[in-house]
Amino acid sequence: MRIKEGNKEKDILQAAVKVFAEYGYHNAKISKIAELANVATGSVYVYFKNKKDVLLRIFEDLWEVLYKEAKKSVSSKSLTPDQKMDKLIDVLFDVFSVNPSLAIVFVNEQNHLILSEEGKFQIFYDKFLDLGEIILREGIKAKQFSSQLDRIIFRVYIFGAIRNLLHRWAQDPDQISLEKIRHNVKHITKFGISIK
Amino acid sequence: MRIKEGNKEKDILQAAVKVFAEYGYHNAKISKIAELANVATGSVYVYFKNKKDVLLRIFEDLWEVLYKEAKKSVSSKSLTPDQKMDKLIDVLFDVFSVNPSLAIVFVNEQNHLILSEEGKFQIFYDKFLDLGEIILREGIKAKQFSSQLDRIIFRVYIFGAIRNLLHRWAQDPDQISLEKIRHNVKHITKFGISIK
Amino acid sequence: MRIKEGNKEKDILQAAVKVFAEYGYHNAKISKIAELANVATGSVYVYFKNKKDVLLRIFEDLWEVLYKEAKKSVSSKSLTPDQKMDKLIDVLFDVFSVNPSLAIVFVNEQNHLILSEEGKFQIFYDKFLDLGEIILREGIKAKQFSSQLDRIIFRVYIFGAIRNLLHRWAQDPDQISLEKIRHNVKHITKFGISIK
Amino acid sequence: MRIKEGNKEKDILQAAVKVFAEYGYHNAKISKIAELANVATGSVYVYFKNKKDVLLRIFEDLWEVLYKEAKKSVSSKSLTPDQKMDKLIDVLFDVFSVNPSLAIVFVNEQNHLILSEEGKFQIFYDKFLDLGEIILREGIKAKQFSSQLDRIIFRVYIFGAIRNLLHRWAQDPDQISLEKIRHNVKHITKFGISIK
DNA sequence: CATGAATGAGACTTCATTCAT
DNA sequence: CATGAATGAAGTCTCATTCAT
Repeated sequence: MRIKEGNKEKDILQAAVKVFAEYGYHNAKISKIAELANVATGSVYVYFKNKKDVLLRIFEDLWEVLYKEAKKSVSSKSLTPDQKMDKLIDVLFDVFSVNPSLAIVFVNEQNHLILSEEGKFQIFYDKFLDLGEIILREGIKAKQFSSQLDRIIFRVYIFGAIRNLLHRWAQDPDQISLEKIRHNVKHITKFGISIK
Repeated sequence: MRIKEGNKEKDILQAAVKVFAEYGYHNAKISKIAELANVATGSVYVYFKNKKDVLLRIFEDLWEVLYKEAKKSVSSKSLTPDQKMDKLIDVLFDVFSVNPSLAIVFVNEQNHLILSEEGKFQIFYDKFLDLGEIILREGIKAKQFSSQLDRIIFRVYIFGAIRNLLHRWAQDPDQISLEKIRHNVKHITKFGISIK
Repeated sequence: MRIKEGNKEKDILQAAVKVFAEYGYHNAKISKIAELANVATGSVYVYFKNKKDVLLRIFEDLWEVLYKEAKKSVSSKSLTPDQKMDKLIDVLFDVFSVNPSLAIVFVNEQNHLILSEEGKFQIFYDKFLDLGEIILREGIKAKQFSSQLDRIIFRVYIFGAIRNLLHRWAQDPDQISLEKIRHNVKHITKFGISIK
Repeated sequence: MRIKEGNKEKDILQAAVKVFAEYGYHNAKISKIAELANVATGSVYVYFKNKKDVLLRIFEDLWEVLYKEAKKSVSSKSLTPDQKMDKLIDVLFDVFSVNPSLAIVFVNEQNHLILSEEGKFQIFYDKFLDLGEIILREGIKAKQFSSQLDRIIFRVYIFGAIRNLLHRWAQDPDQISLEKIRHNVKHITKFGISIK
């Protein structure tokens, strides 16, 4: 009896992340993913409807983790909005720091998926960003954050900034330390480039 | 002989921007681009080596404009670092505001191209980002900007933020005004979300 | 899983010989070959890298057979150089007499392939011609063959002569009997046109 | 007034021989031929119906020369059949020795043309080979040549042998001297490989 | 469930040929 | 006659997906 029985789905997903990261979604071959997962090509279609479905499931899993982690960190009563914003940023960095390939797929392919508007990952994606907005509102109410900011703009802004940094980092993780990036992001987000 | 009207190349480029924006590079068909440009399919190959070359040329033209405009705005002696940073942001918003499709292509396909490391657009791309760094350094020297910032991180951060906003805007230009976005970007960049 | 029946590759090869013979390599369509082989167009690419590879494999198989047959016939200790030369000629005629299409492909396309210098068929091709030279040398040593002959010239001469005859024969196998051709070749090769 | 006026047709033909020799008929581009001939692409179609017509004209010119030269040499009353056969071989070697590219085109593309059965070059081609037969018959009558030979087989045999030698020589004219080849051909043709 | 040989639709690209000037 | 930009038909090859075992 094989112990790994029943892990094929996970194997495929992990292989897919690597292959999508290296070649990009469109140049990734199902046969390559199968090979990396030690599985026959046809088996991919036992667990997934089609190629897009594989990508979709990667994002669903990702956003579910991101949201749940964020929710946990953020719902604490004892944290200030300031600290909560830090935590939110931490969640993103924590998840991707253990899996650079995932960061690359995340950055390169998210747009394609959003266009096709498929997948329940959207729900978690939105809820995650909503958390950011909630914190922002809290901060404004507590007179900690500027009331001039448009909440939607802020969320797109900060998300794009972090995504781009993760991408750059993932391409060459040794060039800049993720810790330094994380620290800088928190600082710029809170204070901008100006001296207080 | 049939005189080259001098417009076909431009027609193809403009059509390509639209088609790439709508379908993404990989799902864009040369035949569709040709159709939109009122040109035979084969004519695309009179002006461009292949499909990738069409995309490349879009980016070459784009970055050349971006850099030259930025250079002009930024080299003024009478502006403060603060004002120069505003100008740099203005250049990006000005160029894309007249061509939302270009913004979408820009956001979605730039990563693919950077990976393949082809094309002379890289030169202008780097020089443009260098301009940002120069301004940042000026500002730090003038004690206007925080000296805590890592310059590379900042440049990736701000670029990603703006790119993401442009993308969101381009998908539905009527939802948020570009002017409002531009104003918010300048504010967050300078002051972050905190109240001074 | 669907079991590889082990015949498709051979079917494609046989179909290819016919199609290449009828239309020539450049005017032969892969789709036509597939059709004749009762196989989908794409299946050709399961067994062969590309169109040229199909042609290459025909020649590889052909030369391997030719060389091995010749080797067998020629290595006998009991034959005179004279008889060995006859055997060598027999091998060529025997192989092609059962497959006229193969003779046509052989004549028309061998030059293209030699230029591109690809394929392991070259090895057998050279070894086959080497056999001819060995026999020639034996005969000269035994004072049976003229010592005036340049061995390289002879090998190109006789090979071209036979190739051309096979080609003519293959185009219309009923016009001249292969047996008569075979007999004449042996005679001319040995005695030339002059009366002894 | 340009002196070369009226030579465009010849320029194109000469360029075509070179290009056909280097790339083979099917991979030869009309645009390349035009370039080499210092002529616009379209001009090729002023003088020739299409690509095949260019090749056809090369062969027409070639066979006309071959036949006329052979006719001259062979009709002499004072030569023996033996000497006439030598002359016939000389004609072939003389024509190609001044233009190796022509030899290559001749060898590689003649078969394609014969299949399509077009062109008046066929007439001269046949008449040339007829000359060979006439000489052979003369020789047999004079008891100089063996009566065992089938005339058609001989003509295909000797023609293939020479063609193959010319081809080999044209690919690398410095490796074997054409004179040596010519001499060997005459010898093998007359006496075969056996010692008289 | 698992397999992987087989499929075939579809897109890029080439280049002989045309024709307006 | 000469030009060369423009055309578009046609073929190679890829690869996601299927399905018989």
